[in-house]
Amino acid sequence: MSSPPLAVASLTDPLELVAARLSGWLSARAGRDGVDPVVRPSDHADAQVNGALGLAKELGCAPRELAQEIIASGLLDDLCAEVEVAGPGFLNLTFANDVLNGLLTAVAGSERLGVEQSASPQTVVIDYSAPNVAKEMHVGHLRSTVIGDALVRMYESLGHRVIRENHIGDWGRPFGMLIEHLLDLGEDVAAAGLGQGDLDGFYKQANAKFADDEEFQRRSRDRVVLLQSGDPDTHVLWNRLVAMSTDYFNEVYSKLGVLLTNDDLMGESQYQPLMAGTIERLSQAGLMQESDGASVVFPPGFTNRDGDPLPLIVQAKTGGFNYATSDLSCVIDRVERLGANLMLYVIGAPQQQHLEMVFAVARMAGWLPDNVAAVHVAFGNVLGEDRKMLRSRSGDSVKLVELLDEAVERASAAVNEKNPDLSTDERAAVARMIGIGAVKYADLSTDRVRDYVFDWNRMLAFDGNTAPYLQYAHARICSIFRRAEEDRSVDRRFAVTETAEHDLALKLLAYPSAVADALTSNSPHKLCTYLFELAQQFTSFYEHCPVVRAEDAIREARLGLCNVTAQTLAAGLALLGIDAPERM
RNA sequence: GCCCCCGUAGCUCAGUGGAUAGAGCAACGGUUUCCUAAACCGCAGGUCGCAGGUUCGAGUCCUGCCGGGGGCGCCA
Repeated sequence: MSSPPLAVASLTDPLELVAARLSGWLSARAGRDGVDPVVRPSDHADAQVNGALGLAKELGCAPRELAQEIIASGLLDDLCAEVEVAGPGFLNLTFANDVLNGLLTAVAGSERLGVEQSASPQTVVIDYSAPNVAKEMHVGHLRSTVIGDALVRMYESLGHRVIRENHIGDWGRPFGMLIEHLLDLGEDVAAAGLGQGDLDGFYKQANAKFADDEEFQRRSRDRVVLLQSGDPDTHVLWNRLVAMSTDYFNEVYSKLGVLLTNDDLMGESQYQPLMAGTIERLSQAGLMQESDGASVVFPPGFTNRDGDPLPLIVQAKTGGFNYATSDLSCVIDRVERLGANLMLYVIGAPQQQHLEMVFAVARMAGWLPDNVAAVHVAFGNVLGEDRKMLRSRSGDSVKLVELLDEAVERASAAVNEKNPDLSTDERAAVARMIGIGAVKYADLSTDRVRDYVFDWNRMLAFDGNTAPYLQYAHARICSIFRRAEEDRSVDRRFAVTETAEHDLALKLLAYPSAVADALTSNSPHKLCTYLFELAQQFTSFYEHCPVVRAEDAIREARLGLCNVTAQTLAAGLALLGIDAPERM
């Protein structure tokens, strides 16, 4: 796999400027390409260069001497106020304030805050959310939806062409039973119930009937056959059922504030017409084998519990297709019709082996050429305080809408208590931003592959790594401008002098790198960590450096820092799909 | 049995092969005639699950164990 880089090096992050310069010099010194100077943030200075240690060994010289050579090259002279060799051969860098001022000016002058558009935009297909028709959306869908949505926003911000794919479960055996239940209830009754979001009730009733009513079972099975054979009346009913569900999904999406619309729907059913062709192509490629009556492909490297090769079953012995067939058809569709260069599957971790097998078979068949990457963006479970899968008191999975409503309710109570001056409308709007933001941020702010513990008090706290804390920092800055009676959009002359200003400037300039790091690993939590550190850096600055009551030039310069901080917080939160209120 | 993921402070979590492993909660002690105290500062708190190995250098890479979770043929 050789894809062009998804993110471009920042032209405004001083660490990256250093890395770019030293990489060339060190490569020439070593006589080979691509030497990484290993420039990192440092506890001992603004940044440290570690590359001399590794390269000195390769070149057979003393690390400290090589570090001295780097200094002597003069390459860092115009960037750094101070450069010193430390320890076994580290290079500690302190950037010059006027360099930071210049870079800040460049950043403040652009909407993009230093984030470069990709020079080679990719077509990125992101598969996420994927609820099931006639089934409730629960916390399991929360993660896929929220993580996928953040990734969509991040890739789009770098100029990539993003295609959202909501692979809803709208096909399969249960639909015979669901359609029969729809008929039994009468469409109006069913529509009323489903319209109110009682999807679980509908599904469970149908399931219960199926369990102990033989006649219903027979009708259901017949109905599946009718559905699959394209019977027009059955399809009308099926369409109704799907539409009722997608209307409901859209309500949840609207509540959550994600980008998905009906245009992004690409359910299981869409791939049905393609599956026979998929089987045919596998067969012609000579990959198909028969095993216990089923048609299978054996991708190398997978074994079952007996140590035997593990097949990917693409056609059951009954002749029916399954999700492997569907997922393979899906790969073909995304590569050949949509022109995908990168496909992200935002799906729970348990699907890992299945997806690996699908990707492996697709590569064997030539459907995934080397310039197309398929990535499983896996995530862990949402746990309750008992550290087990989050469940409601009755033991059912928690309905997503109820969770979101409770979040807004809790945020509303906090806002009412802490800022009663806001108008009723504004309070409601702010409560929504805080409540939904808190839920999303809690989901996004830890490494996605791990499970996380769902805790109302923690996610809604105004302290710590939470959405409300970041939103508060942003609102506070907006408040400064109101108090100062200053326009935020005015260009200001930066004049970093104090340590707190210097450190804040450095953090602000690291934003593009934070976005790039989050994007290349598909890990929104890296952006969260950055934003939290930025907010902390800002409050520290704000404690030490008076803004509104400072003298003219200093006041202007500090207002400039405040403004870029607010812009960066808002932009970063926006990439996560979280709103930043101007007051709260 | 085989495979995958996780294991870092009392709790929740960061940590790109680099220096004395960092935050936030909670605890303790401070800071409000002062721009939003919804905040800030300080103080504590660690056998990075265990044992080997690679490396000038390992929380990070490799191997083997231990503990937790998940997956392993015709559901999606």
